[in-house]
Amino acid sequence: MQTPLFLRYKEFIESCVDPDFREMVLVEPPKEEAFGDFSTNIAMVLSKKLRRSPMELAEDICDKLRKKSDYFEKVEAKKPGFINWFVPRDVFIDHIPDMLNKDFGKFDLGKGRSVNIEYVSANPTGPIHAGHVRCAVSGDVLARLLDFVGYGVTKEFYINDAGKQVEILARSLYFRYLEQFGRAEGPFPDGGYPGEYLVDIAKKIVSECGDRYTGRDESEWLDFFKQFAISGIMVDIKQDLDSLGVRHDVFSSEKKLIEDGAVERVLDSLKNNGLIYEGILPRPKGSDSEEWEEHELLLFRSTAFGDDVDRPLQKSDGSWTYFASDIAYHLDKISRGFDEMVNFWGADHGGYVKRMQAAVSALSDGRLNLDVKLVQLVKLLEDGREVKMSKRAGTFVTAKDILDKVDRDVIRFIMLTRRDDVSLDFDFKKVVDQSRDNPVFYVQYAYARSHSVMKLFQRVFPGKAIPNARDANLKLLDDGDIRLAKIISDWPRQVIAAARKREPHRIAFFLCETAAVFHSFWNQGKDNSLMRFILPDDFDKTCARLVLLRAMQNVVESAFNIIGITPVEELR
RNA sequence: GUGCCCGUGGCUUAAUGGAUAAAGCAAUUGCCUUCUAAGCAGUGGAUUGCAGGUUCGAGUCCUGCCGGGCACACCA
Repeated sequence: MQTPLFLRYKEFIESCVDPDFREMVLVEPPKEEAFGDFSTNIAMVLSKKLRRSPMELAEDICDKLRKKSDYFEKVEAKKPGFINWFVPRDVFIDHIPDMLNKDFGKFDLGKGRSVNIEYVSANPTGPIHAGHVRCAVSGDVLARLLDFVGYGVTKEFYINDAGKQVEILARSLYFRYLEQFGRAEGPFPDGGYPGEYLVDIAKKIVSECGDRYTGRDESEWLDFFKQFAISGIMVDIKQDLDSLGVRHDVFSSEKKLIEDGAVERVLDSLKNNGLIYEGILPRPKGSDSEEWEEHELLLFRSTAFGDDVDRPLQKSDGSWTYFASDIAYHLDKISRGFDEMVNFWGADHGGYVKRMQAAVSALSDGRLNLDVKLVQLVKLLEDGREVKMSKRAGTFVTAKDILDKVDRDVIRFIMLTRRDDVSLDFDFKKVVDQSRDNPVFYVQYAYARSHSVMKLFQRVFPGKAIPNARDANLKLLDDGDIRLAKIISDWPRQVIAAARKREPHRIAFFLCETAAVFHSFWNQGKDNSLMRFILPDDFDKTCARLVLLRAMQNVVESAFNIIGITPVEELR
């Protein structure tokens, strides 16, 4: 694994500074291309400690860097105290072969640390929808990204297969079951799940068990219907995820945790720490709290960890709240020894973040942070008009509906065209559009074009193999070529930034930028035939350029691999 | 009422606390005898919601407002 170019410079700059300040020292490309290839803020960081003006300090440092002329060219101090420099041409050209390496961009950021990423974790009471798809993609891409940078990643799905909702689900299913025999009585269960999918599952029960459960008391069928409903729905959920290319390593069941007594165990240990007590919750403020009655409840002291109120663990009927089993679940994750934990939740779970972080903090003695990524809503648009989601009106758009209409790769990419904490429009028309508006197409087009160059090469130079870095004389590359090479060489820095900040969307944005530079380069060949990749009269330079192109393909392939989509060599 | 997220050209967004805030769409002007014009190059368009604060430096961090979204159960 090669150390990326920018890191070599960063390490050098950092080595000039006290360890305490290394965090603050940056090495990155300057805003203005003309300023140089890299820039550092080291003078500004140190000016306070050394009590010298940043510019003065910068000048001094520049003098020192200039002495290392084999690595620093045109070193200059600029306005507030930035130090800019160029990478000597030879150094950069020597770096190009690294960019053809399959592992280019890989960097051991994780150093073998293990991270658990929990995402989707949809309630198994119905099919998953657009919001889940976004969580699925973000979580999955972060998993691939962290894996790429040296973490041991476990992708996890938590199944909420316990509690009252499951009973309601089972009753809804039973109603559908009776319907199959024309024996459903009364209205559909209050607050039940009216979706068609339960009809399908009911039919399956009929074909497997006949009318065995008709006319029986609830106690005789409830468990069976619970189990049948959940496993049926989980099959569908897994299938949808699979069509999206999302595959979890671990599925954890809430029901199983409860049956194993994990909740009692975790509460015992919290009790020993004085974090659990019997108490009365304050009346919830806000609109309609008329039904509110005071109850003495078992509470978790989440306020000790920054939550707004303490949270109930046990219902008055003695069963555990969702929160209680979720605490047990997170202890389970902690005890599996993960170094880091990330959860992807829909934005509607925002109110749940503090208490869960409080619990994790308590359970791990503050050793672990639970990083919760809240993923904002997806607004589905059809011809610019919002598709309102309503279960009752039957305008509920499921993940499967989306997957039926739109290619998997397109969905994955589009879901990354926004930061997670901004809501995202998904326009069925636009996402399949083939134009500059559509980033998926734009990037695929760049990749396809690069392949058409390879094909042309073989027509123009019959019998010649596509050159690799060793065959080509890269010194022949000119400034225009180097510009394309520069964006490609930025890939490792982008990977590290995306992984550090846990922001998978950065990969997609980087691809768009790379594609733009490529398209721009391509078009220069229209005005100036010397700027084309294929130069029939100059085999050597053609080879050098093709090496660059292969570097771009390599980076695009790598980035696509992290996003989990396949580059296409030809568009139709 | 309380908590969380968001507020950036007309629209959709980007930007580890860094330099003159960056793209696309829309508007507008050019470029097909050409390795794919499904593209490229240009022009106009911004007091980063408002007011303070922190510091060498704030779209970014803090405080208070304003506006939009989400959530505020013994549901999961």
